Amino acid sequence: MLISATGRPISVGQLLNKMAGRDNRDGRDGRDSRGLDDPPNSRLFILCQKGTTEQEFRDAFDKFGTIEDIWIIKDKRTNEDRGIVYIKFSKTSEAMQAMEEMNGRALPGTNKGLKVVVANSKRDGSTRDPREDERLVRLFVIIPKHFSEQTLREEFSKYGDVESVTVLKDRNTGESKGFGYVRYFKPLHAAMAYENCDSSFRPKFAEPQRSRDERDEIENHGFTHHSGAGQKRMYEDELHPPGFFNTEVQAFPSRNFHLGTGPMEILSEYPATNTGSRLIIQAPIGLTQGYLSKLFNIIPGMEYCDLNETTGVAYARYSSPQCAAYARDKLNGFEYPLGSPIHVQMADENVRQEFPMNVDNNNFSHFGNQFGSFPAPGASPMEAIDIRQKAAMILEKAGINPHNLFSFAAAGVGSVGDGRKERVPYCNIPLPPPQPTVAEDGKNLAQRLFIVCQPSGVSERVLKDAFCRFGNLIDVYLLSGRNYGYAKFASKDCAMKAIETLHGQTLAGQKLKVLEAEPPKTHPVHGGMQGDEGPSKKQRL
DNA sequence: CGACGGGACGC
DNA sequence: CGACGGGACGC
Repeated sequence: MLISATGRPISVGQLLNKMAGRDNRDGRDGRDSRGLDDPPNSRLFILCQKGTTEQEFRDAFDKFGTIEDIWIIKDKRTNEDRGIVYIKFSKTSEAMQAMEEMNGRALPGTNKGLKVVVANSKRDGSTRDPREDERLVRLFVIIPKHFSEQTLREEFSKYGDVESVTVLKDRNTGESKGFGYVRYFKPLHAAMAYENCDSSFRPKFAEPQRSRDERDEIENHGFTHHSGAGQKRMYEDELHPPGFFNTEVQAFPSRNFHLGTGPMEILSEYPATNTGSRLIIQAPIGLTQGYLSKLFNIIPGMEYCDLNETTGVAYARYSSPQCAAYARDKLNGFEYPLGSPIHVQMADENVRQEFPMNVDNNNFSHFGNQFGSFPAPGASPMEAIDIRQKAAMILEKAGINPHNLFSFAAAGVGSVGDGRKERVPYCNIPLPPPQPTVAEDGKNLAQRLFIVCQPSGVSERVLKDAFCRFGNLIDVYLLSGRNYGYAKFASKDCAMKAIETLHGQTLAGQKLKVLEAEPPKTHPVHGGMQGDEGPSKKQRL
């Protein structure tokens, strides 16, 4: 169970949505390739002289980058031009540059200066925020613990003039908490940093600091849900009400790439033999057209993706053989539901082609070998994680429930809740049925387990599904990029059952070690009592 | 061998 | 000077 900043449980989807600043109430139906605010601050709101044509806007604005959409507002009844236009760019920096250059300027043949500002999200409507550019100049970043404010400033001065930096520190010890803020003078510079800094900084546009009351208001109406939901069975936890999670996932956040180099340019370097741009796909039965298209649309350049829902066979085409090869390498073997890989191969190859034998099946923690030969500048292991995670998010949204598909057939009808074990597709032995996880409350941690997956990691979904079956699971995770991690239980008995059952078994093809965890390496506590009694019970766990 | 995640600012 | 639509189809 993930815990939000407020100590409430939060689902993976919610967390990712929240981190991406996505609008969970923007009830669009997902046909757009992207949300309106994706990437953030990439859409401009412009006041202009009435009667200006789309072409005139295009001529004036396309030098700043890729325009994804121009929309001139007209009165619904009278069809009268209201002198308002939205222009959506593909990148934040493009929008910032356009804003900087065009605000106040008159278009050729007009005499009215434009007013150009970043558009509010649809939800916020026309409310004018006095802290408007506060949102545009300040980044929240995750930093190594040893980073000083000096180091942080130097690092981010690469992208423009830094006004100030802050590293958050523990109030008592003065140690860095591992994150900070960087404030630029200009929105364009913040955008450059957002797009081009190393992805390990996980940059986000910082929310303006709010008063306590404002924060509480958001807690009550916002993204987090309450502890009661923690009693739900897993997977149900991941199903979202209509409109909740519809913003299309952006596969290639522009920050992964250097300036002036889009995903398509980078993919033009991807190794591909001349086997065409078309893929043939065998998808699990039950997956719908819409979700499969979204899945393959993660990879840039998809032109179409048609599924025969009866047979599960689909064809997809990309704009280049490189894009197609990349899609094949990233998505072939991806398992959904767990244990049901999606098969992807070139549709038109005359010569049989070798496929990577070591397919990185839904393995978010393992940096797959596919990236070893991928020469893209800025390509990082993070991308491998991004793509797999996004794929999992999309397919989880499809609502296919692995238990529905497998438990019935294997465990027999009506055999729920009697303690009998069932076959699960990702594990070599039968396991007890899933049980609810419990929220961590600061006091209920009873036993921690140390987990090693060899030779490489297992997805968090699989881990959770396996470890929740012993009851009273609080959370299980692997350290990012590692093949080891921890499970936290609110009951020692349940934890010991997990060891007994899972130690030495295989999950998603990986051999598992499950041991009682050693006490965590704790930082020296200043000013506390450190007598002979050793750490308290809580510290030992 | 395999040992400690994320992370939101004391307006 | 101030706020939210329409889309389409291919191998």
